[in-house]
Amino acid sequence: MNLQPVRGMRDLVGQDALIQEFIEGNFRRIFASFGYAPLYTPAVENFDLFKIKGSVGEAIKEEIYYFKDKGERELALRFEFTASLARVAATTQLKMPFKRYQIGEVYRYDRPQAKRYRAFTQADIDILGVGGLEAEIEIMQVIKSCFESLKLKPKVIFNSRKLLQEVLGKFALGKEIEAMRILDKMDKVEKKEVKLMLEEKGIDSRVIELIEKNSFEEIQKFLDKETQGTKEIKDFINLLKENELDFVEFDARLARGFEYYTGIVFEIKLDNGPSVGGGGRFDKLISTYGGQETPAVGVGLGVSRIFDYLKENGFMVGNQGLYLFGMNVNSTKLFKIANILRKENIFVEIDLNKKNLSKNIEFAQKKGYKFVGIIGENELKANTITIKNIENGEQENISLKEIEKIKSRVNW
RNA sequence: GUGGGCGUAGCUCAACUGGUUAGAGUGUCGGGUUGUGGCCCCGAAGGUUGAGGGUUCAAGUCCCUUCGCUCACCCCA
Repeated sequence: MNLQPVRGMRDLVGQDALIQEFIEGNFRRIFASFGYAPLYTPAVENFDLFKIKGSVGEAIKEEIYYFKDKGERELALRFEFTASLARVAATTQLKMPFKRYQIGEVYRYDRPQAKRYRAFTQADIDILGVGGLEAEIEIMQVIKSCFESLKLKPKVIFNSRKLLQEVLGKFALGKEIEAMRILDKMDKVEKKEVKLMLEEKGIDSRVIELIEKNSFEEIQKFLDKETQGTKEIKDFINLLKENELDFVEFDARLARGFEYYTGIVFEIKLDNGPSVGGGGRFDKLISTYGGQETPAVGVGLGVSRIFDYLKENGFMVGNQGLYLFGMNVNSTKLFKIANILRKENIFVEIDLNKKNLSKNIEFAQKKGYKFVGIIGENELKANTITIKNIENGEQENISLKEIEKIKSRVNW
């Protein structure tokens, strides 16, 4: 029997699971604090939902989990959340602006590599019904909060699909998207090869000279007048400055894969690693599913990528609360004391194995607890608990009536 | 999907050119000490060497298939 997880998928055990939950928990809390509400959609969708998206069409079958069920229905596992959101938006009356978040696993039939999985967690937020750049700005603020909560400093690079269309249209009329894809490789492949690839497609390769300068000023000079794209970038840059979002920078080379983007697009990076998230504006997508034309902006945060980054940097999640054990004490007494503390919202795990004191402290320490509670005969008599900080060895004896004092010691 | 590298206890690795019951460290479990730990001492469990087939007197070691990991391409979080 094959007991390995399915190709490209993984179990998260112990500390790994805690880290994953830590990230998700932080994000959930932050999303809610900005007024985003949760949305749940099934992991399985009709294949048509994904086929609709842009010119990729049937070809997307190669990159996703596609299958037929016993009723010969063509189905697919979601490979992102946006299509499902668009389905909901197109088929239900939503109060606008509608802001939702969704955290869950998505699936892609890629060939696995480090940091590339077939099942990975993504955390998405989207704003429907806001046409102005305020939506993009709020998304940047959420991104900032999310990464700050993990003590990480992201870089966000952005561009405008409108601007790209305008610029590329002058070099590759009708082939803008192909040109974008190729230009996207500029930091990976040698210039000569990029040039060759462009020429193969019949695209004027002089576009490289302009894009590689990566300068908004140069692009403005090139276009020689204000356009929708240049205005969008200018306005966005101003708003970023006003709102002190200095981790967000223009990058002329950024294109992004999905074809449904219509305005600002952006990507999130940590150091020099792979992208840990990205998104943009997609004002036309909902109407392609038969809904009203609805402006929309969103971001997908790559929880699994962020997870890997934290792990590589030795991140650990401690165990909140208290590990409680007794010394020759009746277990029922322990259960009772634990329940009193839990009623006060203190997390309490108790020793179910009646281990001895040193083994218990060792256990708590290995499990990542910072505090242990000790109940011995002395404590029982005095109706107290001994709380020990196992990081610095300090301990004190506190009356069980002084709940607030216990709380203040244990919550950190 | 194309092309390389790799799979030995939970983890990190060892086992000369194929040669006895596949070892170690760490971790896990149990015990000793014990109203104060991460040290120490004793003991145990844990591997059909990823799986299946083949060559051979003999395979962890060679060959084929398959599963998984990994690197590049593709694509992307």
